[in-house]
Amino acid sequence: MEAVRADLPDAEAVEELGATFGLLADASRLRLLIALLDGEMCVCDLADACGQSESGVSHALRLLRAHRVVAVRRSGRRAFYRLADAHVRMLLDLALAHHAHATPLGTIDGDAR
Amino acid sequence: MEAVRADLPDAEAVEELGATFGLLADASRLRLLIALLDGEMCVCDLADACGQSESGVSHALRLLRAHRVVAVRRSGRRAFYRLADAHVRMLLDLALAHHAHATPLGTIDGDAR
DNA sequence: GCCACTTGTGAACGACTGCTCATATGTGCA
DNA sequence: TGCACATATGAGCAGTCGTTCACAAGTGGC
Repeated sequence: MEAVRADLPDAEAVEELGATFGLLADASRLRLLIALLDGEMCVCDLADACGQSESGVSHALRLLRAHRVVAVRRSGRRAFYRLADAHVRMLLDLALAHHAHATPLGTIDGDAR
Repeated sequence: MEAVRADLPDAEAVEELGATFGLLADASRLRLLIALLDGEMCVCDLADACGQSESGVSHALRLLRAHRVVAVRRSGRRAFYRLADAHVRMLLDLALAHHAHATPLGTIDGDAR
């Protein structure tokens, strides 16, 4: 039990990890990232493909960019975004793969918050 | 680009996935889950090991329980919790392993929200 | 230079989240 | 039975989050 406390990563590391998961916790951002799994896309195409407003997509991408999850390449008046973080790609792939043939969680069960 | 839209999981699946990540997005819950990686623990030990109030731990566990991330075993006046979801365990292991020898994200860089 | 288009930004608002305090429920011991 | 302990729960509050609206900035075509 004391050993458990010793095994816990330091506070900063846990916060970072939580922030990482937090970026993946929103359906809008998740959709954007899943779309980007296939390769780079520009903002307007992302908005169209994910059914979100361009402004909303821009806000989301700004956040993801700030955390270096996506990277941008500018060409003319377009901005092409791509996944920049292999770590997030693995997390996404793992989650999607598991979700494909087995509902990961109990999908809430009447006892949710 | 049309193919991308077709590849996107349906809305419900993305919501579920987001909810899953959302459970891991909070440092308090994350600490509890990491502590539980080693095996089951009772509420008061969890509170002690993670430096949180027992009430707060109980609330967090209730949420995790509702989503079947943890399972409970009662013994006397104690309640022993354990990880109930292999999926989450893999996510956690992967994230921790990567974090161990390479900061996953840019740890925010002055351009955060 | 002007206009349409694409993207980025800020403010504001509603909704949600996590925490804390108070209290209830249940268990073991004397 | 009475009390201390472990856990659970509800209400309330403060803080955060995501979305939307309005507009600014930069680019390419005419």
